[in-house]
Amino acid sequence: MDKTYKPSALEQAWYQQWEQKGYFSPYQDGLNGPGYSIMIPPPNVTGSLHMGHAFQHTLQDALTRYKRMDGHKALWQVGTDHAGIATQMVVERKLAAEGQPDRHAMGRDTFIDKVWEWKEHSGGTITSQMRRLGNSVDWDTERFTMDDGFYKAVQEVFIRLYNDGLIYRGKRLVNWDPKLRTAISDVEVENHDKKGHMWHLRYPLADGAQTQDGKDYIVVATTRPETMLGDTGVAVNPEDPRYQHLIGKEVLLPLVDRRIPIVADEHADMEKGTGCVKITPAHDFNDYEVGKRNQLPMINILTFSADIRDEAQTFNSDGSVNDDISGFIPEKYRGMERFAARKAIVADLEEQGLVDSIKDHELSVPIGDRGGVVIEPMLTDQWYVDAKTMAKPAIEAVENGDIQFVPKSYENMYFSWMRDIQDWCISRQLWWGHRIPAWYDEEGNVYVGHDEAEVRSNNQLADDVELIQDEDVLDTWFSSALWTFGTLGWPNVDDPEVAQRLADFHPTDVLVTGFDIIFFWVARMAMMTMHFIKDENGKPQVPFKTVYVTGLIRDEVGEKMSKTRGNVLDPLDMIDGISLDELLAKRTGNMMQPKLAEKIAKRTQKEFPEGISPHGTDALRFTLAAMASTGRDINWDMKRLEGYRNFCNKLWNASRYVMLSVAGEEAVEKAAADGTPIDVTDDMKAACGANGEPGVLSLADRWIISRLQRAENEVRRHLDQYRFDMAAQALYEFIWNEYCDWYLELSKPVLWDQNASEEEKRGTRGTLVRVLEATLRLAHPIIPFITESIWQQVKELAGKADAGDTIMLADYPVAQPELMDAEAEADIAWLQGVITAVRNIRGEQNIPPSKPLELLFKNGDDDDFRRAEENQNFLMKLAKLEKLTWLNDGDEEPMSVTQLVGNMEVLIPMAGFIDKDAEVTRLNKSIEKLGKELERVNNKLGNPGFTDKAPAAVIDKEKEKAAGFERDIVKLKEQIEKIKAL
RNA sequence: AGGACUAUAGCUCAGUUGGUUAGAGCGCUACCUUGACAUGGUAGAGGUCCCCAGUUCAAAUCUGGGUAGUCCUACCA
Repeated sequence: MDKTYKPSALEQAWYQQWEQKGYFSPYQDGLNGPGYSIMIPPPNVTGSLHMGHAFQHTLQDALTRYKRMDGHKALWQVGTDHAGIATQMVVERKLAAEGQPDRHAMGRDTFIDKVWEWKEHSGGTITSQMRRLGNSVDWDTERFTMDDGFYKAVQEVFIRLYNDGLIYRGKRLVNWDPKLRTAISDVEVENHDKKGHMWHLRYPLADGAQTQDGKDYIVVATTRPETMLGDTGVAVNPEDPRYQHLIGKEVLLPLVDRRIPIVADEHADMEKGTGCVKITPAHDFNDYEVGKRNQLPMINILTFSADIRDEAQTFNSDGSVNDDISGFIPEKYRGMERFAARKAIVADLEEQGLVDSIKDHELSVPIGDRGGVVIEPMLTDQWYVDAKTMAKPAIEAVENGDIQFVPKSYENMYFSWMRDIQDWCISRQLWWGHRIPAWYDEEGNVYVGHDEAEVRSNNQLADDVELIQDEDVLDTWFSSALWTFGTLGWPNVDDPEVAQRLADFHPTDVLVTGFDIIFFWVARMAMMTMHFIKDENGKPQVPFKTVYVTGLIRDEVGEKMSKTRGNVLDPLDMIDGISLDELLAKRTGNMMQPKLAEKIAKRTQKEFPEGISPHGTDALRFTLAAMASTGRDINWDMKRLEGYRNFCNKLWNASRYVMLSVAGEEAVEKAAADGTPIDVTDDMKAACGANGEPGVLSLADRWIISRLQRAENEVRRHLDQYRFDMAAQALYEFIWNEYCDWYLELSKPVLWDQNASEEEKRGTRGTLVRVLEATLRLAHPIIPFITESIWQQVKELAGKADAGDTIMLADYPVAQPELMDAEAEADIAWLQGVITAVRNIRGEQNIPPSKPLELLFKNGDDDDFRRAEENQNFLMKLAKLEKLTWLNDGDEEPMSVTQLVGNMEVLIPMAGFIDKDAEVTRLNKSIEKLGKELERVNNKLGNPGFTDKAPAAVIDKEKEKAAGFERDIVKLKEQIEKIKAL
């Protein structure tokens, strides 16, 4: 064993072994418990893992390893998502950069081939990152949302939903991304606040009509003046006295000179603006509804790129083509980009005196989450899922607790969306994705089926009827909604293997994911799964019993990590380290704007002047676990990572000490020099009592064994409750503050004592090794590599030669109540009190730690006598004493400095050496502190309300406290007097 | 506009059903190269638990109001 912990030397080798030996499989010897499963949220295949992934993966892996060690058939299902829009964009951009023809030029099939090529290349990034993170995923069943099996599942789901009447096609207004030229669903639209303008436009009244105040025009307000080319009406509120006489009259739409009616509709708000609203049903969601209610025609003035059309398309309010009305568009606007057209139209209206006013206006603009441009409501034919119907059981599942959110407050988010859900537009005008299994004949009739042949035979279509498959693909989230059961082999439920997997692993136990995809994914998985997967009683199965919602990983000042901010961190850089130059290149490479790159470079230099030093996977994982308090965003802190790297080093060195104590210096040094595990001999085993050789346990041994049981209980409890932070803290505390700080030190007086018997030494060596061995198993789910690495060396010494070849499959520790030892714990607490008291005096009085001291005890009770007697060895060594004596009543008391341990006084004679001022100050400070506490407690006890109503136990506790404070104060005051009298 | 979440040490955060002398890590101060570890050890300093009111014998914790911040949803003619 090396002197310092070097994670890079061991991590990758262990992972390879684990994977090769098949330890990640849920089906292997020793896993006889029930199934336990976690489905990984499939990362985008073209991407790479960021800190958020590392965080979520750590938690999933910790749970999986915990359950696997507990004997469950634990499956962590791995896979990636084809991410339609994102992937297609990436590949298109890459083709452009390489000067290759664009996708339209190369054709659909060729382009798809290119995407697959890219996927082969890019998919490896993610899987190799996952291996570095130590993820114990079942690689043998890795899935991809576009693989053959998934393709079948998606097709099957589409067809069945269509046949069930839950999927339909219709012409409606959808959110249209003019850059990507595809429809998107409402959840893919982000609303951004922006400063804009409100234009008040004058629409002249036709046929000489006038407003109440004698004007020959009415004023409408709009934030999108260019859409006026498609206006087909003006709405006023039916109750509005100002305009009632105008209902049914017409206005003459400027620029296009179209007569459009004034209609009464509640959508018009009397309080807002002028009370008159222009109605453009083809370009606004509200207007679309108003148009339908009032049978206004729809005029689409925009192309799919959101430019002004040469001639508008005209429809009736039911979506059918209307050839009667004119689609005329003035020549000068034809082909104009939408925002250019806005300027031109406003200018022309101004020229005609038709602009009443222009006001600044704060508005929120809909932006496509992928394309980043303003979304345009667009009238198109699309496929929809009847989400309202499908949401019902999914809502009930959360209401009745079949699905539980952790933290619970995310239920609100889920409910509020699900109870007001809109039908889900699932068709996308893309090439990369699951092509919609629908065919059209020349009359436009729709046939849905697995393939063309099936469609023909099912519908008795003759061979000469021409059929064309729908060009569109499905929303990526449509396929990922099937993730929990699609990955298990559905729909091939007749295959016994698939049936078994579904029985073992569905519903899954927990989904670990971010709150940002509750709508996109979690809700839709619930809907789809409950419709398709039923248990043996026909009851819909939920996809997961628990949804553990994580917060976001932010940077050290709480900003979201993003490429444009230049504050992203690659988890592998935390693990392996990275030089400043490389980090700069990584962060500023591929930057479009040089100015931004400069800013990012500056920030990076300031933040990481030396680059990043290597910390290892275990430290990274421990940090992420320790920071995972429920549902809170995490501000990433390199200091924290460093601290937990030190923790790993501590564990490493503690183990080194154990091995040195047990195997001897020679064996340990030799192994370190050769880089091999320590060669464990029979003698070493015998020295630890690995074969049941007799040993005697010291008080410290009994104590640490007892504390270990507590730690085991605690860590289990916290893991069961998804409190990874508390589990990590319990481990940290036990390993560092108890095992290392106290127990290892307490082992030395035994092991280094020439007078100690072999049985005593064996008892202590055995305890060192056994407690370490159990601790490693306890910590393994969070820090898999270091624990495996050390465990391999200690398992035999701990008498666990038959525990198997890997810690991954060793038993997870279970506390044994009979090993809890309250007396040992109380005794050691006393010992710690005395030792700390002595150290404290040393500190205050500037006595060097190397100087041996004489110690006097006074006022002890039976326990104090016994403890002092039994632990003399420990006391002498740890407090560095040369002499320890009891003062009896009436004994002459030498000039001393005092500390209190319970009732007992600990005195260090310091004739002539006392720093009087320092001591008096210290004592006064203690008295003052105690005095305040005493006052507080006495106030409480003097309050009849308290003494009458509080539980007796609480009152007794307060009384005890008061007595204790009083006693201590008296003693400290006496002490001051003595010192002053010097 | 509606809703959710957050506010505790210089920083990052714990604090379960009201009763703790309010904790941890990092940072800070002093001392220490003692035979696992300086990625270390020992001992310290450091808090108006955001503000105000209320409930209660008792509030960091429960209720109401306010302030500040984060986020979500909706709307914005």
